[in-house]
Amino acid sequence: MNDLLCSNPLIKGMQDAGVRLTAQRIAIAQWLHHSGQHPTSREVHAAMLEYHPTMSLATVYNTLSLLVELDLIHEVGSIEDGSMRYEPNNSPHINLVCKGCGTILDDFAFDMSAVKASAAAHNFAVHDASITVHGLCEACATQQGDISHE
Amino acid sequence: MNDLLCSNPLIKGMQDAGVRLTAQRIAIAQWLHHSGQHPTSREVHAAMLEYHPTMSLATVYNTLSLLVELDLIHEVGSIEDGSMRYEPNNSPHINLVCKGCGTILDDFAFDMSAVKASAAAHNFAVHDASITVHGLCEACATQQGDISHE
DNA sequence: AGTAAGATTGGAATGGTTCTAAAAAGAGAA
DNA sequence: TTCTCTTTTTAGAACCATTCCAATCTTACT
Repeated sequence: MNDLLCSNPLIKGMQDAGVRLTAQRIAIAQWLHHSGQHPTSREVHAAMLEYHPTMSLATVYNTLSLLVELDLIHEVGSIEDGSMRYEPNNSPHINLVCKGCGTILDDFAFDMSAVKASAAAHNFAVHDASITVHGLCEACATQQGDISHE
Repeated sequence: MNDLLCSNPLIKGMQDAGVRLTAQRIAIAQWLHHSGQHPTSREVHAAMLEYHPTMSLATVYNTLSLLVELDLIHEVGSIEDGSMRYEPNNSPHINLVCKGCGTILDDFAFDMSAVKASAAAHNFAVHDASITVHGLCEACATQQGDISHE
């Protein structure tokens, strides 16, 4: 079982950092890793309540902050609703945010090194780079096209 | 004077869109255009109060939303404090956000077309692309280096 | 087991943003 | 100009995500 947990990079990361592996942290890390979504804190909390009915929203915030601090997940802001979203996928990629349905697609094809190089050329010490593209996903673009023909 | 105002792309954009050019909107547009900063709503409001002591914060929000809707300015999220920042500069560039002092530097050297092409390859209809790089500016990197040697 | 540091909890406090109703200002017609 | 209608501004309340807090519970270690 311990081996199974350690195959989760979020749990492994917390272990390596020497923080306590509490039941709450493990549950959140497991769910984040398997969800493959870009959830808000509230969505994480709602999911947790099914398995862990007493988990506090503060714990969700604490754990998400911890994971961000350990560089195991990333924050993804500026979606239409006013709440922060979290990115469990740690490999660099472009986030394609659909203005229609709010879905976030991941585009792993783009190489970020040119971006980092450009920043470094301004004597800027790069920690991480994030690219967000706003627009319409295929489904919403089709639907919007239909509406405009009415 | 009207010519002078029209040299401001934000004012010109509002004119072209056919919205009313009120004193408040002009004042905000002028300040945004000349500031060259990445201000929060509250900073815009504070600046406005010097010239327009009765301007409401709601008007600042309304005007900023209008300018975003008209694609004349852009939102820049995810700075450490929990408030939205606005980008008056409309030419595409990378935002270099310093984790030390919070300053946002603009890097105009990078060409965004590759990013848009990568998104388009996923059948995504691109509206705009934004790149944010987190790290340390030259001053903060030097200072942090000094501290770590203490 | 005992202990001390760290984590969780629930509720209150904070603060950015949005909403609302009423007053003010703009645009157009007579 | 003056009247009228629409849009905008205003001030403050409401909203909601996030943070803070004190008390309680866990964990890791001896």
